[in-house]
Amino acid sequence: MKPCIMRFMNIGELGRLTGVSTKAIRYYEEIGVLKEPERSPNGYRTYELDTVDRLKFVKDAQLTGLSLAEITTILDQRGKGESTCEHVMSLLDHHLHELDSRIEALEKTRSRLVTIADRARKLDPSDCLDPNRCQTITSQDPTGEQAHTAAADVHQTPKEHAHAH
Amino acid sequence: MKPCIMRFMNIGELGRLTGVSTKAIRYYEEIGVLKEPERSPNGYRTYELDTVDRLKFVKDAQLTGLSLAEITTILDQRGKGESTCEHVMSLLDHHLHELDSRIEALEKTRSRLVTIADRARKLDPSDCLDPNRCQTITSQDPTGEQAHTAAADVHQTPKEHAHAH
DNA sequence: GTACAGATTCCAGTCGCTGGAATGTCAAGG
DNA sequence: CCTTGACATTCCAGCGACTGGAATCTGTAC
Repeated sequence: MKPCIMRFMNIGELGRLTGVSTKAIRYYEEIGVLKEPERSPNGYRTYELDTVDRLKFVKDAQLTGLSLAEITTILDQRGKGESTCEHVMSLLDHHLHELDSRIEALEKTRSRLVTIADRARKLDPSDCLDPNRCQTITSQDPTGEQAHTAAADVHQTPKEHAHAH
Repeated sequence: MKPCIMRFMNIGELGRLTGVSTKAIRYYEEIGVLKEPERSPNGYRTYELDTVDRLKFVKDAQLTGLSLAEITTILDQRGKGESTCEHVMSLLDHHLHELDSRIEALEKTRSRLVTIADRARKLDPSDCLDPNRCQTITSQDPTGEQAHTAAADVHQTPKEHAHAH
């Protein structure tokens, strides 16, 4: 319990030192981000001190937007003694682009939202009756025309998922 | 197939008109976003024309960042003839704030990434040897701001898990 | 008859975990 | 010795918003 310098620790201590939940640690092991640790006679996982660094690296890498799968590839190569700088750099580059397009998408959504909210303030709520539409949200001109006209331009890009994680 | 005006359509046509996959449409039905449609004698789902509007509304609402659960509550209230403007407005407001903090988080990540990439270009690859760390990514030495200090306080607060959501 | 498109169902997987259940282990206190 | 409590173990389920595939009909065209 004391923060004295120990060579080995249980999963709870590792979690405390890194700020990662024990659940997450076991999950990392399961998917191969962390290699399987030694077990004490009672079956408890026993981690060496350097696992703290490894786990912190995982956290940092995640913060830069790398997926656990990508982090694993880095760690694996590194474990084999290969220099992974280029690998890391290309991953980072890729993620910079991804990040940019994600930010752009969110900005777009944001301005949509602002426009919509502005418009909503000028609307007469008694006009809100159509159970399948909502003037506040739909961007169509609510004057009458129907689906098949707009249907033509829907073949556009299948909207890549900007998932916030 | 022809773009003639039909009162009824199958799931594929609905998908084509709205740009939503048939898989997604069935999923929406399953979780209650779309109500169960009539079936033709052969068991095929048969949609009325106004479902196109409903589904487009779902798409639009999603684009503004609403979850399917929230969209369902709007649609349900609306179906009961209630005016949902205020409801929608408050949801929108909430999402505007969320969006802002999400964008902010991404910007932060972005600048981290740029810093890291810059630093990486000045590094000597031969220094990259520690299998548990990576100079490119870990930011232990440089200018102060770090979250690692959190490890100390986690002692007392085991569930402070800051999830970017 | 024979393709082929399109419909149906159900099951599994994605990603990065979190929560819970059922059970086992260890140290301290009565 | 027993109990309590904090820890550990395993497995199973679920989140959100789908996508993919398998196995099986139906409908139309040639």
